[in-house]
Amino acid sequence: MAASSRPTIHEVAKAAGVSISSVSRALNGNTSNPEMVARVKAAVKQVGYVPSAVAQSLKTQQTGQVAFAMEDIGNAAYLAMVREIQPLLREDGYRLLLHATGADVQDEIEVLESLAQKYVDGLILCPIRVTDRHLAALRSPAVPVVVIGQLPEEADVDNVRTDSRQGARLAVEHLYAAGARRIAFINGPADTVPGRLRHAGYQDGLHACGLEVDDSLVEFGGFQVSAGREAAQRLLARTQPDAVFAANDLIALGAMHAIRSAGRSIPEEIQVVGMDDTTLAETSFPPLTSVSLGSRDRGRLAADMLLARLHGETGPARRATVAPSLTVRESTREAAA
Amino acid sequence: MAASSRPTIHEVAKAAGVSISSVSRALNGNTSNPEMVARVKAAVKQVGYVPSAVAQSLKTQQTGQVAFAMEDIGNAAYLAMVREIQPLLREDGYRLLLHATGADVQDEIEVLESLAQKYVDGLILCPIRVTDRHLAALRSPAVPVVVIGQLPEEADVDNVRTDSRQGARLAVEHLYAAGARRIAFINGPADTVPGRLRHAGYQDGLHACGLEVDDSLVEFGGFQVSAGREAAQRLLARTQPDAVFAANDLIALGAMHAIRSAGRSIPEEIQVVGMDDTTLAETSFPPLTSVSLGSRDRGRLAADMLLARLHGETGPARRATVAPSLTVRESTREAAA
DNA sequence: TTGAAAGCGGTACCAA
DNA sequence: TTGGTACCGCTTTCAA
Repeated sequence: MAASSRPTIHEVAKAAGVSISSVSRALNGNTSNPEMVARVKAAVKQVGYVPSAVAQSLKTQQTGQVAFAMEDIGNAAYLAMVREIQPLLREDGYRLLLHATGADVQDEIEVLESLAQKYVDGLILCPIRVTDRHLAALRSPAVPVVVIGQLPEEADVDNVRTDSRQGARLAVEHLYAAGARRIAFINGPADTVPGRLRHAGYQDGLHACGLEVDDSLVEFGGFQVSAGREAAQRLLARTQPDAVFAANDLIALGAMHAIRSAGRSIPEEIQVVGMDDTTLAETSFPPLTSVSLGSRDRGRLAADMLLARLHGETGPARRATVAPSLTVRESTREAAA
Repeated sequence: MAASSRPTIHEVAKAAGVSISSVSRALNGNTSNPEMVARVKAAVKQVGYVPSAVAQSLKTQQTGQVAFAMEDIGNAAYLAMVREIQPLLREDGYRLLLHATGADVQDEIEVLESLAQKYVDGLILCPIRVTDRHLAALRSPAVPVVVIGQLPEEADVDNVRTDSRQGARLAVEHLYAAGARRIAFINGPADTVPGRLRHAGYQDGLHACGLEVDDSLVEFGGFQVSAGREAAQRLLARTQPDAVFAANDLIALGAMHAIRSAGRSIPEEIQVVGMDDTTLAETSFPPLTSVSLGSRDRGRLAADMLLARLHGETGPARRATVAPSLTVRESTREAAA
């Protein structure tokens, strides 16, 4: 079991026959006497000394830790971000803390407010909703914060975003070009920022293509596979679309199940486009055409921004935008020439 | 931007006109004078005080943090564990630190050795390989450690494991019961512990069913979708199986693509079983029968064990084993009665 | 160059 | 009950 108490700098000093100041200096490279360094290093090895991260933190006022807070690490988009962020932080010697808030606004705010405890040096936050309390907490955070997602113009916070509205429009335009005319939309919850933006982009796309907005072609639900399946079932029971744009890949997957169960072929009878371009899209059958919102890029940019602040960068809040792009696979037909 | 310095307990004491000891007591519920509590709370609010986690850690010798180290959070099995572990830790007030070691043995050992820095109160480790250095570092860790995975008998470490060999056998027996006689096996790399165990289990299953071992039915590759597809292509070009057991769900997915591309139907002509029972299995087409190795259960058990230690449990190393189980879906036929 | 000592921001013991 | 004070383990200033 765990040994109860590890040697401290005092043990090293005693073993080396020097003061603790000298030990500290030798270990941190703040001495020019090589003999001293050698003695200290030997003593360190002898007693098996490892500096206490906590004591160092208290003195230096830095924890060497950064937190990443999102709704659910099971969401492929966040997962992609984590996989991008962690190595970057690590390269700089930072450890990564994970907060899964479970879409609970209260939790998100607690994370934000707990920053004052100074257990991390910075935070990357992916809020699903942005409330006034978010903005208040964001006004003067105890440590640098980077937000991934939409933020009101007036918020003075480092921010990485994508244009999911534009992305939704891309999907619709692609389907139109591929011959679809009755393009259905299966959305997530209507009361979320992503939900609203995607819906707006869907309508943008219809307008751009000269198609009528038909509410009977729109369904709402959750962002999961099961929700997608159920929404598609309701949709197919009611009307006859020749294409489905789903607000994310999970919904698209569920919709494809429902479509097949209803005896319709993909893409011959009904084309399908997803969003987020997760690994699910490549591995599904048929492989799913999907709008990429650049999760990896967003993760990388957010990490870069945060590291810049941690390295002492000052100045006004920065903002970066990642453009959406379309990855065409077999769930949609080639665009007509 | 971040305010430079937050109020400390001294500011609170001054504002409340009491000593810092009283503030500490009032805040930690070690006082019975309600008036004092009220005064202190008011002062806390007035100056906007939040205790420093670092200072508390230094004094209490507890960080309130636990680390989880695995190869890659992108791996669905580890992801499932994280999703199980995080809420459990959180319930107990622990924050979760994530170490993705990228299958680098050196990194794993560094994580283990860095425990002496005491930046966490405990660790859950999923090693890919267990070397002597692992075992040495595990001999007297600075904090409690739970290992998820196979460990030598003599290792005195809390340990959660599964029996993937038995799991592979289950898959083969299921396929046999469903009528398959030429059961192919697409494995991952042969030189890994999981690879070896699954192969052994595959052979166990064949023996148990009275089937001949036929090496022309076995393929090796990576643990990814693309590797699964390629291996299946080689297999189908060479021989004619009526079932494929894949060493994980990703391989199975790739194999299903290849099988369909070759014009064979699933499960009518070729049945497919995967392993790990990830969410991919439910969402694939057709939904994939898969052997669950109980990732979620293993995560939960590991968290429980660690929390028990953190709560002061002493005594010899514990060991738990999660039995594999089969989740039958549409990629295999019902067993004949 | 080296050592003594003053903190970093808390907790908890001890005496009043 | 309350306040004074000694730490927790380290870094860094300041004299010697």
